[in-house]
Amino acid sequence: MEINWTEIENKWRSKWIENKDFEANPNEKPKKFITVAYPYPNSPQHIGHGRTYTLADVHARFYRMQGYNVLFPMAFHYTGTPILGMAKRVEANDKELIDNLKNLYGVPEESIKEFVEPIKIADYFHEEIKTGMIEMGYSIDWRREFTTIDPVYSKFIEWQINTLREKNLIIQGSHPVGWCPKDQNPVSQHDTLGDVEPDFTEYVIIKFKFEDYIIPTATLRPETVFGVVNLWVNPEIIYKKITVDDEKWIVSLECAYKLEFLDKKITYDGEIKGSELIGKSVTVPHREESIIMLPANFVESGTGTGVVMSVPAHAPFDYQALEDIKKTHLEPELFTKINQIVPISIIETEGYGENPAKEAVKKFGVVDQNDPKLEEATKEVYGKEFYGGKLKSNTEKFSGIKVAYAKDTIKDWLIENKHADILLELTNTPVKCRCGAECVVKVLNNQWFLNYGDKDWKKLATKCFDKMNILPQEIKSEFNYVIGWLRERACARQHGLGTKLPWDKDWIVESLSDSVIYMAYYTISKFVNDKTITAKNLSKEFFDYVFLDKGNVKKISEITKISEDTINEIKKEFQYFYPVDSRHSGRDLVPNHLTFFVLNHVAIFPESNWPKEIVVNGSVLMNGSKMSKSMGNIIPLRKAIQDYGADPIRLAIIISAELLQDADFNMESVSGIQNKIESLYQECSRLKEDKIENLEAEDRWILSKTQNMILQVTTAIEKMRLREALHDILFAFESDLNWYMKRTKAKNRENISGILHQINSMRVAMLSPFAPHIAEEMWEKLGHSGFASRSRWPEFSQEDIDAAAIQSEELLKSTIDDVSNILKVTKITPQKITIYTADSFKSKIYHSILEKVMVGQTNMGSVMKELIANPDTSDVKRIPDFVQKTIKDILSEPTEIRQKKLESKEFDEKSFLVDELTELGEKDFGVDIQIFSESDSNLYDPKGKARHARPFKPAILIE
RNA sequence: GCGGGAGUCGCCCAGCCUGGUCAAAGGCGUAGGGCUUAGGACCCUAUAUCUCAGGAUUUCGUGGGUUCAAAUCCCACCUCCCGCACCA
Repeated sequence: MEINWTEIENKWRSKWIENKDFEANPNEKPKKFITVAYPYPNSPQHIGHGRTYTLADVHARFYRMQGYNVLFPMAFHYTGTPILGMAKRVEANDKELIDNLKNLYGVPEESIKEFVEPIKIADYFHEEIKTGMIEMGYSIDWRREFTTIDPVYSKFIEWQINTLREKNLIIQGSHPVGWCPKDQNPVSQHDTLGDVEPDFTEYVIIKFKFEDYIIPTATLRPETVFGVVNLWVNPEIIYKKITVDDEKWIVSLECAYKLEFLDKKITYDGEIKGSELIGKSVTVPHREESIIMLPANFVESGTGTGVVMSVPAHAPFDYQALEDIKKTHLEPELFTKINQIVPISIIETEGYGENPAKEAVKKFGVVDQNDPKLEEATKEVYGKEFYGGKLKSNTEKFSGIKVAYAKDTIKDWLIENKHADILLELTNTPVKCRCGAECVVKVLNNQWFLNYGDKDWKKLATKCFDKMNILPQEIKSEFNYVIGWLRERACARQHGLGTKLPWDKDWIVESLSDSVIYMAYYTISKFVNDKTITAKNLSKEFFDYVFLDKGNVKKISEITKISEDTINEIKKEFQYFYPVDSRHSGRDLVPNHLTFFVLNHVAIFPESNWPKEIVVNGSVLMNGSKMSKSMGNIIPLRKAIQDYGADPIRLAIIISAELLQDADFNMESVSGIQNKIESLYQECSRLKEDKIENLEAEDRWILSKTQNMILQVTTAIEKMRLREALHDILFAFESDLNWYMKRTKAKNRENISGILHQINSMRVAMLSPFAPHIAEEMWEKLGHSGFASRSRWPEFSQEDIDAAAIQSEELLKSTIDDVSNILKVTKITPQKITIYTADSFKSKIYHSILEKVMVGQTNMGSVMKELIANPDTSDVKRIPDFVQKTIKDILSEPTEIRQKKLESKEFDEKSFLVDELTELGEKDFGVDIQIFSESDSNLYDPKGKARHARPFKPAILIE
C-alpha cells in the first residue's frame, strides 16, 4: 500500500486549521513560548531553513502534548539591504540573477517584472516561504504574523532603540565601510560584482620629514619604526605633492585618492618624479636620524602610499632589495652610502639570530627581489615574530614587550606624537560595485554604535548565559568567547529598509539591531492584526507599560485613545507568554544574532523576563556537500514537499544528524524513512483495540520494554536529542517487537492484538511531533478519536517495568544465541539438544559473588577466600573455575543489570525454560529440546556437560 | 594566532558527558536465500581475523598514562573543518 502523502497532509492540515489548533491565548495552563529566527525573504526557503523550523516545531508539538499552552509564532524580516541590491540588478536586467529567479526559484515572469521594487521581492518570497511553512505542517499561530516594516513594529523599534539610548548604551563615533564613490553609498557583499565582501586592513602611516614635506610610508608593523635604515621609492612613479589638512605630503596618486575618503581635506599642489628622490635623505621620526631614499621596483603605487620604509633585519623584501642594489651600477657616492647601511635588529625571537630576514631569505633560497618565494619568507618571519617575538633594548621604553602587544601600543604612541596616521585600504582589490565603479574605503562620521564593549553590560549578559539552558551544551563556551571579544557595533545604516533612528532621521536602524527583542512583539502583534491598536498615538509610555510594567494606565489610555481594559489585556498577554522559553536558530547566528538577543534582553527587560533557553542546530548538506547556488544543488523546500511529502522530509532531516552536526539530506535517507513509515502505517491499519488479560512472560517483557522506550524518548526530546528519540521510536524498538512476534508465534498465540494496539498507539503518539500528518492518519486507523497531536504524551510508569521478566527473557535469548553459536562453529546437524541449568547452590554463590563485585571486590583470590571462610559457601572449593568465570560474567554486564539481579530474587531457570524454550527452540532448531537442572536425579548427561552450568548461563549438549 | 568542533569496522554515521550490555547500533553497499511474470518494495542470513562447543586474537587518528576493566577518563602529538564582525 503506497501512501499518498499529499492527500493525507492536506486532509489533516485543513482539520487542524478548522480547529484553530495552534492558536494560543493566555489561559490557566502553564505556557511555553517557542520562537525561531524569522526568515529574510529574498529567496525561497530551502531544506536548510526547514531544519531549524522543523526542530522548533517538534519542540512545540512535544510541549503541547505534555499539556503546555504553547505559543509558536512566525514573522518576516524585511529590514536590510540585500533585496535593494536585487531590485537594482533586476532593473539592470542582470541575466544571472534573472535566470536564477526563473529556473532555480521558479518565480513566474510577471512577478519578476515587479521585482524592481524591493518590497515586491520581499512580499513574493514572504508568501512563498509562508506557504511552505504551512505545507510542512508547522504548528504556527499565524494570527501573530508581521513584517518588520509594519508601522507599529517601527514604533516598537523606536521604543527599543530609545530605551537603549536612555541607558547610555548607544554611542557615536566614526567607522570605516566599503564605499562606492559613484553611488555615494556603502557597499556590502550583495552590492558588488561577483558578490565579494569588501575586505580592508588598517595601515599605520609613518611620517618621514623631507625638506618642507612629509614622506609617509604605510606599514602593518609600526613597531619596526625602530629598525628603519632607508626608504624605498619607485623611480618610475610620478608622485603627487599634496596638502593634507595642514601638512604637505608626497604620495602616489592612488594614495591621495584613497585619503580623500578617509576624512581628510586634500589639495593637489604638484608632482615629483620618483627618480628625483633617490639618494636624498629623510629624517626618521622620534629618532631624528637621517636616512637615505633608494630605488626599488617592488614598490607599487597602488599599495599604501607608494613609498615603503626599509627594515632589512626583519623584512625579507627589504633585505633582498638591499642586496640587489649593491650589485647594480650606481654613483660611487651613493654606493659608499649603501655599503654603510647596517640592518638594525630590534626583535628577539626564539629560533632566529641577529637578522631573521637574512636567515629566511637563505632558507627559502630567494634569488632576487622579484622572487615569489619572498612572500613565503615574509609570512614566516612576520608570523614568528608577531606571536613569539620580544622587543630589544634599542626600542627604548618598549623594550621587553611582546610584539603582539607592542604593535598597538607603539601605534598609539606614534599617533599621539603626530609621527603617524592611519590609512585604510581594501585588501581584495579590485572590488567593483554593481554599477561598475571601483570601491574604496570610506570613514563614516557620526555613526551610531551599540556599545557592546561595556563591561557592566557584558556582566549582565554573562549572568543570563550562566542561568540559561543552552542546547547543545558544547556551544556555551562559544557564547562566552563572543561576549568576551565583542566591542562597539554599528547599529544604523544609511540605506536599506527599516525604521529610522528617532533622533537622527538620516539613519536607519540596522537589521541585526532591529531583530533582537522582537519576540516580545508577538504578544502584541495579535492586537495589531485585529486592528485593536494602530501606529497612531502609540507612545513610549504605552510600550513602557506593556513590556516593563511602568507608568499609569489611565494616562496612557488618554494618550493612545485605547481603553484601559484593552491596554491591560495586552499587558496580560505579554506577562503570560514572556519570557521566551526556547529560542531556536542555526549555528551561524551564534556570534551575532543570538548573542545580541541576550545582550538586548538583559539591557531592556528585568531578570524575570530574560530568555530561558537557546537551541542551536547545524546546517544541511545535500548529498554530502554544501548547498550553493553555483553547485545548483539547492532544493527549495516546497519542491521537496511535492516530491517526497512533508513528513518524510521532516523525518529525514531529523534522523540524519544530532543537533549541532551537519545533516546530510539525500534520496536514500528519504526513501528509507518512507518505507519505514509505510510499514508502520500498514501495521496500524490492521490493529484493532482489544482487551489485554492474562499476561504471559513475553507480554510483561514487551510492556516493560515499551516503558523503557517511553522514558528514553522523553528524556531525549527534553535534551533536544531528536535524532535519538526518533531512532528509538522507529528503529531501536523494532528489534524488540520482532522478538516478541517470534515468541508469540512459537506459542501460536492469538490474543496479542490488544497489546500490539496499545504499544503502537503509544508509538504513534510519540511519532506525532515528528511526522504530524501521517501520525494523525495512523491514529485514526487505530480507531482513536480526536487528534494524535492533541493526545496526551505517553507517561513513563516505573510500575509497568517487570525486572524479572526482562531478566528471564534475556536468559532465553542468550541461551538460543549460544545454541546457534555452537551450531555455527561446529557445523553439526543437531539430533537432540539438552540444556542444563545451574543448581541452587551455584545461585547462592552467584549472589554472594555479585554482592562482593558490587562493592568493588574483583580480585579472584580474595573473593575465593571469603567464600571458603563462610560455611554456607565453603563447598565452593570444589569448583574454583566457576568462581573465576562467574566474576567475569558479572563484570561483563552493565552496572544497572547487576543492580537488578542483586535486587531480584533467584528465579527458577529450569521451569521457565521448560515453559518457554521447548516450543520456541524446537521451531528454531527443528529438534527436541530437553531441559534439566544439573542436580536432577534423572539427569541425562552422557558427556558430563551439566557441571559447567552457571546461573544465567546454562550448559548445553548438542548431539 | 585566538576560539570552537571533528578523526570509529568498505562508505555515511551512533556510542564518549555517566568506563563494564562494545567486535562496537542504525543506514547504505556487497553476497546468498525467500517473495514477485519481471522490476521495485519487503523479509531472512552473512559481512575484522582465526576457530568442528558457546571461544580466542587484533581493532575506534598516533604515542603514552590511570584502572581489575578504556572507543569512553588524563597527558602529548598529528590531521581536517568552522568562526574572527558591523553582513543577513
